[in-house]
Amino acid sequence: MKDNKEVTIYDIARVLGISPSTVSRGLKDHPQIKKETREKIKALAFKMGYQCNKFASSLRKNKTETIGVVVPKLNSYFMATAIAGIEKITNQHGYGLIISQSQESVVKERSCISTLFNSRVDGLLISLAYDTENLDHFNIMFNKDIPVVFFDRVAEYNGSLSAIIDNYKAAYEVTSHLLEQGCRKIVHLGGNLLRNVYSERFRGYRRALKDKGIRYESDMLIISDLSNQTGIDAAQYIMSMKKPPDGVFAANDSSAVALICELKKMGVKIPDEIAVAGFNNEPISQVVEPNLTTVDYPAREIGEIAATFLINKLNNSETVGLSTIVLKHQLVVRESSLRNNLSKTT
Amino acid sequence: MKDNKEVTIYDIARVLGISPSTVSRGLKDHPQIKKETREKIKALAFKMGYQCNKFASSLRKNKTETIGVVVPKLNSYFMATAIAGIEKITNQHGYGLIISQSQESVVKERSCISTLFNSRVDGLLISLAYDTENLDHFNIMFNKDIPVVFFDRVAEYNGSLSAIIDNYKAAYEVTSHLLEQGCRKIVHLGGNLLRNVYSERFRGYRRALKDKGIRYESDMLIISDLSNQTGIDAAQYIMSMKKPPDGVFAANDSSAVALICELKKMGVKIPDEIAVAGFNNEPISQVVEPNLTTVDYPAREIGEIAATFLINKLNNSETVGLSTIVLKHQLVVRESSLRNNLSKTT
DNA sequence: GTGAAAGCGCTAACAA
DNA sequence: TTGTTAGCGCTTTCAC
Repeated sequence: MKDNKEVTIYDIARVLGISPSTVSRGLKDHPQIKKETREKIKALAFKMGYQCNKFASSLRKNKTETIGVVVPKLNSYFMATAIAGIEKITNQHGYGLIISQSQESVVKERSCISTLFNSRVDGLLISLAYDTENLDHFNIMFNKDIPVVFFDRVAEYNGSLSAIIDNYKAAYEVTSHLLEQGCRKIVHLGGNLLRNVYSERFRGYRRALKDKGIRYESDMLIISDLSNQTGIDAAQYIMSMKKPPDGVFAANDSSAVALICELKKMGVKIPDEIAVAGFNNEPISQVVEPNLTTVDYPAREIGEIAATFLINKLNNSETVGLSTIVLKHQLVVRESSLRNNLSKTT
Repeated sequence: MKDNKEVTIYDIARVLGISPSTVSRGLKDHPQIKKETREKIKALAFKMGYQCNKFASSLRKNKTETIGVVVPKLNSYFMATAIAGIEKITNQHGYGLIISQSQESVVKERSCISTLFNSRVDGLLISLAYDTENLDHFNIMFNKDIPVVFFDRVAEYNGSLSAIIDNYKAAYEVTSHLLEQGCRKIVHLGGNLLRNVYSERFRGYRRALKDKGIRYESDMLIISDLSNQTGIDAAQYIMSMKKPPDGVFAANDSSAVALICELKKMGVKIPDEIAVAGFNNEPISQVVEPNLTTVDYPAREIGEIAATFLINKLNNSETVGLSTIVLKHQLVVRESSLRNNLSKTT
């Protein structure tokens, strides 16, 4: 049975012989409406198949109860998990979600933000694209006091909030671990140093080298988009070096995995000739052989925290001084870096 | 510089000394407005930072230019790729996207659909949850003539459209391939047979057995949620059989990969003792060792086609008789099923 | 080629 | 405790 006419609060009001405003209030459990009136209203609303018209409501309230999310790509375990965390929290608070992908490009990121802005989202959760440098495209949000929370790939921006892990420390731990396993020349497969996650990982790596008295040479850093192809290319490249490294620390798991696969094809023994570590603890790290040493990144938690942050900000525009929250990470040591022939010094 | 007041067409009209309706028309390139007026309007609108208020517009037009998407989970390569395809098409046509996850549960699916309905999406793209049986929750869409297009996990529903691959044929090919490699007892790791994708794959599997004169026994079918854990459990189970199989055809790659890892731990030789094939051609299929034989599923294309389907329907409510489109798949043979000691008969 | 006016469905200040 | 009223910003019919 088709019913193409929308049921409005006026219809309900008419049937019940009361005013539309009473219906509106009743539907929202407004405390000043008598309990039985409220129940009568809701019962009839349900019976008539009433659905609140969000546009009218948003237009009136100038609020949409919708949060925008922009991520570089959806197709990683990390991002999907983070979004699941975000969704959980926002749902609990009655907010809807509009998810969009910047496809790692600042151009697309700009258009995502502008679209979300036009959709009048109440707030924005974002992890920056690979090549975003200038943050001017956030100004439309800022100018309208729409709160922005960054997660994972963050930036300093007009008092916005961030949820991250201590990438510096995590990288320091990974690198130290490789050094403890006997590595003396460790190549770092890094991402764009504009992004905090990659610059911090690089910084942690260098510091660990320094603390162990290992000299860092510029040919030990390979910057790329950290794609699978990167891993393959890096494998070729390092094996073409006059003195190949004995360790590789990649800033994500997928490039580390691709690198391992390629190195194996070339007959390199992992971890004995080259020890490898990644970052993120994606499921693939437990499939590759040898299993990949990596850093467990609390994706779900970071999503939950970022969303909670945003919702707090939406509820009481007064926020405490807190501007960055740092979640716990965890070094996960697996076979790709474990050299049995050495006494462990951890 | 903050500007908390929205710029409306009234502001523009006032400045220009013309009427709001002219501004509205000018902004939309209405042909009856003089070209120079139009240009004046647009220039000023841009200068003043005018942004169309979608709510007012949607409220008035009863159209949102937004499409809802419901997928079981985001965190698979397949889904993320399909969504990228959807996004490409819908963006081209000026539609926004609201993406939500049913988390494989019909309960959540219902709530997603109801939320999207309340957001007054113009159309819906959906891949069904694992356990959806009854489709009554789609009636709200149907009753309001909101077009629904299914992709991948589809169902017959009131003349809605579907985009799929020929799962039956693909499964037939996979199974035939395993048989040609010498398998005589092939276990099928399947999903809920309510879902077309799994029932069709099972049907193709059985038919291939039949065509080669191999008897199907009910203990050769394992139904599960096709998670990693499933793969592990299945490995344990089949090795506990009095007569273990010599082949496994899993309905997705992740369970196949988990199964392979577990079998290897148990000392089983792949493919010589047990040949394994999966489905989807996810990146992980090229990481596991041996590399996984699988079916390449054109994820991006299926997303694009489904979106195109929906947009066509939105544009001219008259659709041609076409109700299901079937895309090409491709059997990808890799080492997990290739027995070198046999002459290939393909 | 442009303007006036009504109204989409809801909410909230004010009144009763 | 409930009702009246005045918009939120846009589109569109009808009139000029």
